[in-house]
Amino acid sequence: MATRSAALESARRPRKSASATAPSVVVGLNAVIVAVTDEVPRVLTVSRTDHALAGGGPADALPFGPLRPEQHRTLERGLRSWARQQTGIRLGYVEQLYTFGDRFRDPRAGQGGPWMISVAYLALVREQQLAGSGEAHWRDWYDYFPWEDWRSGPPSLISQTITPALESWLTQASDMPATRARRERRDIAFGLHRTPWDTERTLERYELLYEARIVGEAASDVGKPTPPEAENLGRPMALDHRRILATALGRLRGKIKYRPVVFELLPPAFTLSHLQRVVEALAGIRLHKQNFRRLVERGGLVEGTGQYDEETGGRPAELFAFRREVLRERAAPGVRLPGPQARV
Amino acid sequence: MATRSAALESARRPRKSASATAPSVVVGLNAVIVAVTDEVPRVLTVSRTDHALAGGGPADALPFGPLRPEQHRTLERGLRSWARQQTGIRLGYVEQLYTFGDRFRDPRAGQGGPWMISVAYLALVREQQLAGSGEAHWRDWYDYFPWEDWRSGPPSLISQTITPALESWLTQASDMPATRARRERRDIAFGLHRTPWDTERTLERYELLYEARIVGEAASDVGKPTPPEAENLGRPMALDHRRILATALGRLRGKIKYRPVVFELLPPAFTLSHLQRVVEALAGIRLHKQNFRRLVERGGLVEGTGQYDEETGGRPAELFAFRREVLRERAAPGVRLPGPQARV
DNA sequence: TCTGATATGCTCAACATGAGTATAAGGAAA
DNA sequence: TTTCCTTATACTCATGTTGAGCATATCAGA
Repeated sequence: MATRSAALESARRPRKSASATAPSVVVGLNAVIVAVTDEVPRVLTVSRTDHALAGGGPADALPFGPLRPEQHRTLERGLRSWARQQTGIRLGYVEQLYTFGDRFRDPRAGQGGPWMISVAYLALVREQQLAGSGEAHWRDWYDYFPWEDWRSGPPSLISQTITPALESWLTQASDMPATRARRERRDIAFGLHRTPWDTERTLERYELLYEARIVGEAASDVGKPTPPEAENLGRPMALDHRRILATALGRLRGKIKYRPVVFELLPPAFTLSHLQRVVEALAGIRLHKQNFRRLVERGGLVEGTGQYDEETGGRPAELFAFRREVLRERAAPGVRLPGPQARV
Repeated sequence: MATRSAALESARRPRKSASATAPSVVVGLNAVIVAVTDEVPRVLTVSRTDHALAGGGPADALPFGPLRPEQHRTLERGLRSWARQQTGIRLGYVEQLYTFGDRFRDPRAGQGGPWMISVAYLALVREQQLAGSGEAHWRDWYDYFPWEDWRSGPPSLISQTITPALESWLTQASDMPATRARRERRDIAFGLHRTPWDTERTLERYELLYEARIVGEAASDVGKPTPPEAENLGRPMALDHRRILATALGRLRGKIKYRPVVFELLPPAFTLSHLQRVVEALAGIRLHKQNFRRLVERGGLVEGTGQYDEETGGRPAELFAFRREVLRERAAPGVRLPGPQARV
């Protein structure tokens, strides 16, 4: 108890100059800003030269900035302010994702060194022009996770590169039980051996690839150059940003099923095909069109506006809008994914 | 960009003595440790005298300790170590809940004052003996949220106290649209006006009650004594700990539906009634027995052990065990709640 | 008007769910 | 030892939801 109240006391003692004293803990704020434009889910990145890591060159990074207690009234405000400064975007929907804390604690960070923890946020926006200080770019998030896109069937990357690599990782386990445990993890993560592919296990998959040292960052984090095999395992990112991105992807994939967040990514009026393409882009799978329609329409999630989109190239499609009342009617309104469409 | 790398540089500069310099940001670690014993879900609390708040006396608090970068290798390890010190418990299943950051930023905290952010964790254990430095107690979590327990029908507290109080809060809105918005929030949160009761909206409900100043902390946080009406709105806690607890409750209620976490709260072998009582305790509702049984048994979540519990007071019940293979077979294995049983 | 788009409507079997009734197997009271 | 109360477990059945597909509507352009 003594330790606890002592810490609180010292925390409460006012300081004279905020920026003069070296902070013992730096709190970083990271934003995963997502938009979807015609079939492709995009994430906003800035490019950054990472002194800390081997390999030197500029790497993709998430918009990031340290929390400034003197300026930022809350964590979320701090995040919004950094995002605005670096990308020019005023964020709308924002939710906290996860707080990452093991970073800078691996051997190379030095003993007794400072600690950086990052509070990561997920933001959903409609794609828009960029401005701000950083060189910000929208990027297809499947550039970072090519194995996550199953919209045109199971990616050959999995069977051709990942599975064999994981197979050899299996054999490196210390003993039989450890091998078994690794095999189970692999099968569940990648949907092998009559296990279904679970779209939400994105973080598990990335962490597995990291642990098996298949992915670029696994080498650069210990100061080695990226091995050539890692080339087609997605673009690497600075620090642990790809891990944060994997967390965001998984969270979003889960969330669209029980909360109407997709609509944050769509204009106020949209066709059902448009809605479906956005959901498919996020979930990384194809859906059965007629059933999808039935689900969102009869589920009360959308309502027709009476207006039509003539640009379809076929029969004009009715424009729909999000039906706000659904929030009252159903406990967990979202796009529960109807079974995937058979391979095209 | 400049600001960003400058901050990183300063973070990287090693310090001489960790405890000598006043940290600008203190990172707190909070643990919500949950167990269930015969029908009642319990949370582990320590009692603590809160100098900062009016009202003086000792209040219930969650096990808490500041992150010590010099000692704790990761956030989670830090948390485990504090929990062990204060309660004597070695935590098993632990998951990160949320990072709370607006604390100590309200007017009374002083300008330019230090910042405390808290990273909260949820831990699930089987109830056990307590030890450690703190005066730790297991408490029924419905002591803190009496309106959340619907196991014997809708709590009269809601119709008798909460609804009227919220009604007057409605009328205090600045204009009509604001009133409308408040009414919608209230209806959705508390399942009024043909909106179903959503067991997972625990945080929304607590925050609503806080905003409407119905709950004890709303007064004490601005230095006033707790008004008498707040007496039956649950035990207050120190600081924002009740908010953290509400978050934990909601998260756990959601999670049991799609991940087999309930089994962390049960012994290796249990009867189906036992399992059901634990789920009901968490969800705060009664379930239809036969359907519950069908769900977990045919869903492959459990398997019979061939042994029987003779202590039932009726026909002996078979003992079941968690069936690990379900992790491979189904994407989101959990106790999807079968419809509530009609009021008894 | 025919063809190729896309949108939208409708059907049907399989499966899941809500809400029971019926039967089994203990202990305790009569 | 019979009756009754208790809890466990089995089975039923109407209804709802889902997967999968066929059928029809409405546009553009050949």
